[in-house]
Amino acid sequence: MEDRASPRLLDAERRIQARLGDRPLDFDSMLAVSNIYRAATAVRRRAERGVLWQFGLSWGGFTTLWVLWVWGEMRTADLAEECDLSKATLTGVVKTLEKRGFVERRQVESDRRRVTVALTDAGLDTIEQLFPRFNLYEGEMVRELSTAEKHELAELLRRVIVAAGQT
Amino acid sequence: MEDRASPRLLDAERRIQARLGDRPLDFDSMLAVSNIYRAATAVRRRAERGVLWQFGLSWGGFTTLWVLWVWGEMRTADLAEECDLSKATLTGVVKTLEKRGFVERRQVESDRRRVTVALTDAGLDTIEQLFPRFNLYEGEMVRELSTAEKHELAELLRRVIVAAGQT
DNA sequence: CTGATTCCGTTTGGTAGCAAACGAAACTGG
DNA sequence: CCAGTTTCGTTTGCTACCAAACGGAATCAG
Repeated sequence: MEDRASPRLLDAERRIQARLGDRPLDFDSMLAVSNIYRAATAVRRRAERGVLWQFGLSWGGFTTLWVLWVWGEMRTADLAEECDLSKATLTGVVKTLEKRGFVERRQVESDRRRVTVALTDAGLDTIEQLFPRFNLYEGEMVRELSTAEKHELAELLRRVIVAAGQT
Repeated sequence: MEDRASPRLLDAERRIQARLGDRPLDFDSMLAVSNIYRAATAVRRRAERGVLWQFGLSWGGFTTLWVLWVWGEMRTADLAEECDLSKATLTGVVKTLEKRGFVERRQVESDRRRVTVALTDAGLDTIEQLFPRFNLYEGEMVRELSTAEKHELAELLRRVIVAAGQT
């Protein structure tokens, strides 16, 4: 039998409850949500300090390259949406990727407000080398989970994403 | 039976596999990891645009206030660790919180290199009003999960945190 | 003592992230 | 046509985040 609630956590729960007095505390939800955030931070840091660092890429930069690789040349707005970034942020990320020579901007002839972003040859080369390694890292980070548990985790999170996404 | 793999996902998987050729693809791990990150972003955004915005706080600012509330006055280094931030980042966050009047820095007499951070009365007041509301938000974000599922989610994530945390 | 080392928090220099404002371009109703 | 509106991506101004370098303070070796 595993130690599911560490003394530390119990202590924290007691302290919070003490601060709250009679007011209710939804500890289960608190723990689930805070672990989501902690896990995301841990996963991102590990990737950035490992594979991504070797290629001079941030998490956001990698995501952008990956999306372009899978879906091909895209309009800025769609790319932002797919990368889960604001368009303002994407402008900056693309600027950095341009500096590194991984992507290029292209004016759309038919509508001069629009711009598309596409991988350069160097960018294509990079993501093709990088992704398999990144995927190995992903595997390592969930190595303690069985296949069924990975599915379960992904599914539970999917439901959180939907619930949290509804403004 | 539920639709576990949307056509969109299958399409993405096919596209990735096409790009990879014969090289292996660990799709289950990929999905689990990317959902962790997506969920964290969604959860953070919802909280920042809802409760936290009303109190002029970022996620990091809230976390810092919360830790100080639960554990009391702390040394900078310990606070950074507990908030899962680098000490450099914490310097900035504390600076912002100071500007807002929520915390104060205190010189340690016995060791003048050290500094502790503590809640001000305004900070205490704020976190006592804020936390119960924040906790309600947390509940909403995992409202689609049963209690058992929340435990399951927290536990699966805990294992990811440990695995990813090992350099 | 004292010179070297270690320990602390801050500073520096960089990327990432957002909302809101902006300017140019395209569209629309009259 | 053309004035008003909508639709783009970018800019602006801010906070957050990190690693590495820094400088003062404590500690340790001799």
